[in-house]
Amino acid sequence: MMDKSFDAAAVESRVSALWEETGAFRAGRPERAGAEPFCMVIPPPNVTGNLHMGHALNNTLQDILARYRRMNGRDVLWQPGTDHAGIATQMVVERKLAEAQQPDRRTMGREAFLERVWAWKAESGGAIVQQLKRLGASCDWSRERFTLDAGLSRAVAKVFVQLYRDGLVYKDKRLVNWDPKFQTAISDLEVLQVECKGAFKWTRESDEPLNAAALGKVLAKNPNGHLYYFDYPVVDAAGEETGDRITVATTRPETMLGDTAVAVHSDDERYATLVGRQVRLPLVGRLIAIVADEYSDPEKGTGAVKITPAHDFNDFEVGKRHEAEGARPINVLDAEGRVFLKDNVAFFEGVESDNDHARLIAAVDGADRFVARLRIVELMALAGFLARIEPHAHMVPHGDRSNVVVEPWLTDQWYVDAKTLAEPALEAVRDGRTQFVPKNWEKTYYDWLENIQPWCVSRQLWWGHQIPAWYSPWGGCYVEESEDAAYAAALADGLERGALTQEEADGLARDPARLAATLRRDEDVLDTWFSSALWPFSTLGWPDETPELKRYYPTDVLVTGFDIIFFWVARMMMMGLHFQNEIPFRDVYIHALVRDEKGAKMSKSKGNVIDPIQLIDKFGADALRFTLAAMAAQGRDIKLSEARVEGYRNFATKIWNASRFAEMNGCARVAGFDPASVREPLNRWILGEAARAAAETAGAIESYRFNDAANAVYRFVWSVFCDWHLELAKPVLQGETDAAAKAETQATIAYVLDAIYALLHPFMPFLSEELWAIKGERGTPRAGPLALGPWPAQGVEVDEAIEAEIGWVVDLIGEIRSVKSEMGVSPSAPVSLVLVSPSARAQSSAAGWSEALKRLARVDAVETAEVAPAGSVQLVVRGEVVALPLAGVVDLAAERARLDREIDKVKLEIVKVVAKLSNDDFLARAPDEVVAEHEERREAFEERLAKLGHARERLEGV
RNA sequence: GGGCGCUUAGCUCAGCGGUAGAGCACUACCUUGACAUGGUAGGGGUCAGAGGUUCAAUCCCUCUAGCGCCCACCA
Repeated sequence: MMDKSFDAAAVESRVSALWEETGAFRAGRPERAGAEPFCMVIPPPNVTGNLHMGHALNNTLQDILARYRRMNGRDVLWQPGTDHAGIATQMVVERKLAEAQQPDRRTMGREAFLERVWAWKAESGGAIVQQLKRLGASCDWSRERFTLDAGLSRAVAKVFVQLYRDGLVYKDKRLVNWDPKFQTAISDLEVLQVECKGAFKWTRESDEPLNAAALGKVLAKNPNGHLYYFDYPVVDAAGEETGDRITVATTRPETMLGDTAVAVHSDDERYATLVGRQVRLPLVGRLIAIVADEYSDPEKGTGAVKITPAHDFNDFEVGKRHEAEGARPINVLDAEGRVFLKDNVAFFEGVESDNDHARLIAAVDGADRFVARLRIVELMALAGFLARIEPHAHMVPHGDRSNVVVEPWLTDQWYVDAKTLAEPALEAVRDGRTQFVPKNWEKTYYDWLENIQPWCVSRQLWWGHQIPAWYSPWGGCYVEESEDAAYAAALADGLERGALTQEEADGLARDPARLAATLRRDEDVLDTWFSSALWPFSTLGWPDETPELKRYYPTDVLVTGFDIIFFWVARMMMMGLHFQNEIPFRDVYIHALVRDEKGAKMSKSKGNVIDPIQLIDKFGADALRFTLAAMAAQGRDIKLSEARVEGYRNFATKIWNASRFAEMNGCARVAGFDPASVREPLNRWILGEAARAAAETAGAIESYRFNDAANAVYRFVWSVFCDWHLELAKPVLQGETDAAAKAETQATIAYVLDAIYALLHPFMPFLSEELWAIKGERGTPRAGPLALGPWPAQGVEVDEAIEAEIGWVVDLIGEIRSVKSEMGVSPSAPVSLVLVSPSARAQSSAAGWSEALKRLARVDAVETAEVAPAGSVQLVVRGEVVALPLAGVVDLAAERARLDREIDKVKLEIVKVVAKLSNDDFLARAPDEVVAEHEERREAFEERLAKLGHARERLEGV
């Protein structure tokens, strides 16, 4: 006996254990050695993370694909694993250290710190995997990988070295986006533009001195969002002030300390006479040139722009063009974003000594950039060089993790020549080898790759893949896959350069400790996304030529969110094509983001995450999964409502109860049941409907229309099978008149339920697997878990005559129920059903279905008459007139009114159809089948109108 | 400044050239032997607005309004 209700929690753990025992998700099962493989790689979640709604959606969709293909006999590898998530993880551990008031990472040193991170990984890693299992993700968990595993690290080193040798990885000194909080470089993609708008206004002409305290208050809230206008005094060749001033505007006053030029546009007449002159930089005293450069936009600011090559990407370029005029980078900030002056040799170079530097240094040296900002403004105002301050809305770059303003900063970093790698990646999508679904994401992909910049891959962090580069005292840099190789290369280089004698080299080679002390390894680690970019082949064992790599690469589909198209998808394309000479995946399915109620991206830092595990606890994993699938229409973000999940929990209950009903009515599986041999119309009908639902579901899954697939299953199970097949079957199941029909119906129900479990399995794996097992306890033993199939065999055709018969019965029952309800007749009021001059077919149908009619339409008897009994309510159902003799029960005036409404409706329809059919253009230009369809509709409406009119007339006399 | 998307029932959303749909909510009725996490019936929509294309437009095109996202060199 089945339990009275579906206990999701109990079933989930039982079924999980079953999958584990049977190794159902294992790739390369021997019996599928000859099967076509199907492979996906999971977007690896942060190893120390927790499952959020985005993961739940992403993995539900992947699981639907994996299970569907597995049930269809494919050898499925869904490759799982986790990501070390460099900055994110290091950040967590550093925060925990700070919270515990323990020494920070620099104090404890690299080795000790890394131990702490590994400890944290050991402690919290694996939670996400457990959560994915709770969701039902059918990954081959035996193949789980981690981006810092030895194997994957080997792949990373090999790729880095190879790219270096190909000239596609290089070290360069240029401006990078520097995160002063984490004190590391970050890539362009990790920079978010945030709009800032200030609220302070002041002009020198206002007669009021600058109220620095008031400005300070405003800046304390938001240091950005103001435009400051500075006057720079123009000097003559002798360095004497001419009395002219040139006004520049800036949003970052503190960078003026590093100004080395002022640029104006060569066409700007206002400044034509000043080009070639110099200005004396206030507070600093440095003489800097006024240069003509096209970068300067006469429309913006004052048309004259201060040039700070060390702290602005554009200025850096302008500076390169005007190096001869002295526009060199002078760095005035340190790694933490503090003003750095005292020991700054470059800063004082060429500066007259009579300036009051002591005062400047006292005011700003060592001050945070935002503190310095206010002080510089104050000093400029006191010296009379501040012209005005105005609020100015503009975008300010912030680190996506640190959320602090990033600084363009001049450093040595490693770069990947993304432009070169991007070409094949673009080509592969352009020629359709890889396709995006929905297709419109391809434009996003093209736009980014076509304008791609060098990818800064070095990070001044400790948690990650340390860059395999070693430096020697004799100035060499050795990029090698291993320490030994690097040492060998260094010694050879030392000999070649003459920095080492053969003897010295031999000595070093014999003394590894001394060698290690001589060579210094690059301390930086690689961007997390560098290792993620290799995921589709590194997880398959590359650089070894493994059988898995051969069998499963390229993967079939990648399922991911649009937010990581650039971070991840594009880079996997680049690396896959470069290192495997082959696309990493054929399809890229881009799903929506699950957003919070305001449409904002869910993130831990915002604290707006909905916990999927809580929903699973409350409604079951199946309900959550079904909800996500049903809502995953292409092209729109998902706002999840709990009511929806509850609705699909009810759906699970419905299925459970339908299965119980089957059990109670002896619907056991019959060995060798052949759908083709079924005779009863009702059974043939449901088998046809089941086949249709299976085809619809399969088609929808294969084209990534998850919502259509879910809805097809939902409708078939509830609205077709439960509402009609089971209801119509009750008289046969619960009667004793026709044993053969009963047995056939029982067998059919068992068969259709099996099909339902299978159709449902990709969406609701726990419930379906459990019911499959329960139903498998009797009859022929199951070959294995449902997870391994089979997908319902298709091929039962829906017979038109049967369709018409069942359709008529269904409509008739509906009409009777409707009219009773509408006329205020109690459902249980005694009334018989009279067929008025029925066709032979209707008569036999009615006879055959009389029991069902009695039960479902609540009529007492089914009779036949030449004409409708006086004062009866008459219905026209698919051309057949039926009457309910309700004289005395219903108000005849109400019945007349009902018929009149009915007639009006039909007339309106006829007017619409006739209007079209009498339009010559329509007849001439519309496709024939559309015209024919309209003809049929007109005929049907007219026939219905005639019969309704007849019924209406009959009521007149009463 | 560029690009993408959205606007359909009270709410959340499907649909997409030819009869406008779902879930939830709402109303009325139903303790009928699978299921009240249920059943039956019902109310509710000039498919944002304006033009255009078409025999035919919620659907295609253009514009307008509102909302959202992504990208872009911070004067």
